[in-house]
Amino acid sequence: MSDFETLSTTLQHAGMRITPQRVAICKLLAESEEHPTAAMIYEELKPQFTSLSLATVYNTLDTLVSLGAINILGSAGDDTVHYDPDTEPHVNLACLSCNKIVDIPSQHVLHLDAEITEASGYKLLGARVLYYGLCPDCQLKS
Amino acid sequence: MSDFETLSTTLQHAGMRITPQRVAICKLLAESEEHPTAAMIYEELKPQFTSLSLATVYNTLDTLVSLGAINILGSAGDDTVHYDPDTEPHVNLACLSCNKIVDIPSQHVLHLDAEITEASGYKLLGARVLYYGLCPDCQLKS
DNA sequence: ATTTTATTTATAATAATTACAAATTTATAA
DNA sequence: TTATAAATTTGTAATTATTATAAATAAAAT
Repeated sequence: MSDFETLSTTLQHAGMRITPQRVAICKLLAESEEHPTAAMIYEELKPQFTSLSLATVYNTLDTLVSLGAINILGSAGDDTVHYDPDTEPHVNLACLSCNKIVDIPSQHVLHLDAEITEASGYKLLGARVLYYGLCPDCQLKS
Repeated sequence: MSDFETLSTTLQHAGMRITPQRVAICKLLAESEEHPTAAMIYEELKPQFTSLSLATVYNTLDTLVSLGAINILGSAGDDTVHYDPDTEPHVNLACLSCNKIVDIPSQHVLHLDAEITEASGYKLLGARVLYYGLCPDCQLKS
């Protein structure tokens, strides 16, 4: 949900070149309503870039994270790191049983950034607000 | 900051045996003011349990996480998973440069649990509220 | 005591991520 | 344009955190 322009101009402003691979990765992130992993991005782009390397995907994601353009959520019960292109404050909610992640709008999370910056003096680059538990479906199964 | 009693009785109620190794791990978690990793716990307990296995540490931590007794924060820039024995709602703040994690009290985070439960119907087991950025010291260095 | 069950241990296997050097592409400038 | 320099991608190897497994041990139950 951070649009393509934001992502690519962020890279540009950091002095990086806008390569076809980076464009594709940014586009995919911008259009994604999910919480993709590096492997998922790699698989989706392979058809268009037959020689794409996983290293390129990881490098681009890491760069975007350290620039604050996307968030890194970490693992959600599975063993791969999920990224969140939506940097607007919201809650991510993961089911430990089926490993799905859904977004929850939250009034309270909107105020966290200001509260934390004021209290800490940190320069904030991103957030990982991920709650986990059992979704309604998986509760029934156990 | 969740005390030793809470942790060990949680294991008991789940039908698990209270072994010396589990007691030691729970005690260490209860007394820790940090955000330990499995490796850190293993190293700290090795002198007392010369035959301790990393697998035991991982198993115990995983169990405590899935019972909701401790939280799993994920990696904080380094490549190891950090755990948080303090399940009281608060913000964890990590520096991507020096990898330290500090706790920040927050008024807004106190209300998140109720807000999320109501909106989603999930049974919540834990939270990963980790903001990341650059601490004041590391800002000066760059 | 004996049997059963759970747990720990030690080690091997897995797999995500990172490092690295060669090949390629892009930008710069003569 | 052509040549040169710098950045990037690629492919593969290396690393390492974590998990799986089977044997050994400890605890509980009969």
